[in-house]
Amino acid sequence: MTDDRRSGCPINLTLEVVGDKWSLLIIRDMMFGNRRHFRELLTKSEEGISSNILADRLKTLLEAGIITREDDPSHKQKGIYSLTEQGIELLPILAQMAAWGYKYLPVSEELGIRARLLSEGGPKMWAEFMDELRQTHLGHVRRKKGLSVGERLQAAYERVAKRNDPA
Amino acid sequence: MTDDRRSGCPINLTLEVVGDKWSLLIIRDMMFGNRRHFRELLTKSEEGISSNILADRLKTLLEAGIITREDDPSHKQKGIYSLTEQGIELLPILAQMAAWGYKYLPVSEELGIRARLLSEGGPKMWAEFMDELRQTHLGHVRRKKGLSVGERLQAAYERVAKRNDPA
DNA sequence: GCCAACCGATTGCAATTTGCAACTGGTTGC
DNA sequence: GCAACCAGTTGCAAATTGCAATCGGTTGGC
Repeated sequence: MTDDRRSGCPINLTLEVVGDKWSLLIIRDMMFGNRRHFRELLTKSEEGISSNILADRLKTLLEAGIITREDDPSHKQKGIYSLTEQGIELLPILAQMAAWGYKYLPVSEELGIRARLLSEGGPKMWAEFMDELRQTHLGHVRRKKGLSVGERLQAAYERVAKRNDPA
Repeated sequence: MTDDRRSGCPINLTLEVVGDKWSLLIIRDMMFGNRRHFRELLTKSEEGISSNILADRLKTLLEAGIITREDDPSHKQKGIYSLTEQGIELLPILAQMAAWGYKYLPVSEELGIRARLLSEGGPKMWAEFMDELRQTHLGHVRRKKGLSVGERLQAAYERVAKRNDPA
């Protein structure tokens, strides 16, 4: 971890932290797929990250203060990774990326549905989702009123996935 | 240019196109610094990109339909790079990155002022700025009423830069 | 017409990063 | 006690990055 920066530009600094091909995908899986353990992130990812890269990125994200790690009381070896407030606030970047990719790139139907809903929901829905993430990752109390944004996104995904693969 | 994708997820696809350390910085310079020639992008960048990387990224961005290149009538060797509509619509991603970096990373004062204004301006200001980019890059007519967003950002930057280095 | 400065790249090469596969040392459940 | 699972680590090859020098051509000044 050398801390020589190319410049003090906020966009550049952000890219130096999360501007690689994997970090934001890990964040995405933590946010939308609720992956919290190493194995979950390793095996349940669409893209198939390898374990050394995952370990390296988790370390980097830890050092950057984007995630935290604590021991899982149910299993001595398991660690639970959580997003920090700083990590949760990466959501708008992911949402904009999802919207742009949905509009211009050959997105698959199952994986695109969440992007569409999130894009249509706009900043208001993002804020709501970030509040839910604060509850699950920072231990804030949950106020419970109907389906959460996370649940709605997941349900929409499963509907499309099941429709396309009714096996 | 192999087109095997890791997954059809919109975020992943977006990262495969612009998820490296340089592409978005080039877009940033085209948007905020109005760099349109190879030399300008090469020498006037804060971070000091090297020429082979720049050439490679410009080629990639061309193939992805994010920028276009046309000959400069004033110089047979010069090319003018322009953003496409698709490229202009990367602005919200850059704006969110700027806002996040401004909030959480050690941004320099000069380079941070634009991020602050852009963040405070919100989606409305982004839309206005994107309209201006359509004018300069896509040749849309300019309706002229007061200072443009680009001019305001530039003026703010120069005020801070001059204050900090009154040489 | 000549030459220096500038133009958009390209090339060779070393250093870094990535990615795969196998493996480690340990824990848990049956 | 043993198979399955856990979070990583290691060795090594391949790909990417980054620097410096260079290329062939264009332009402006004289």
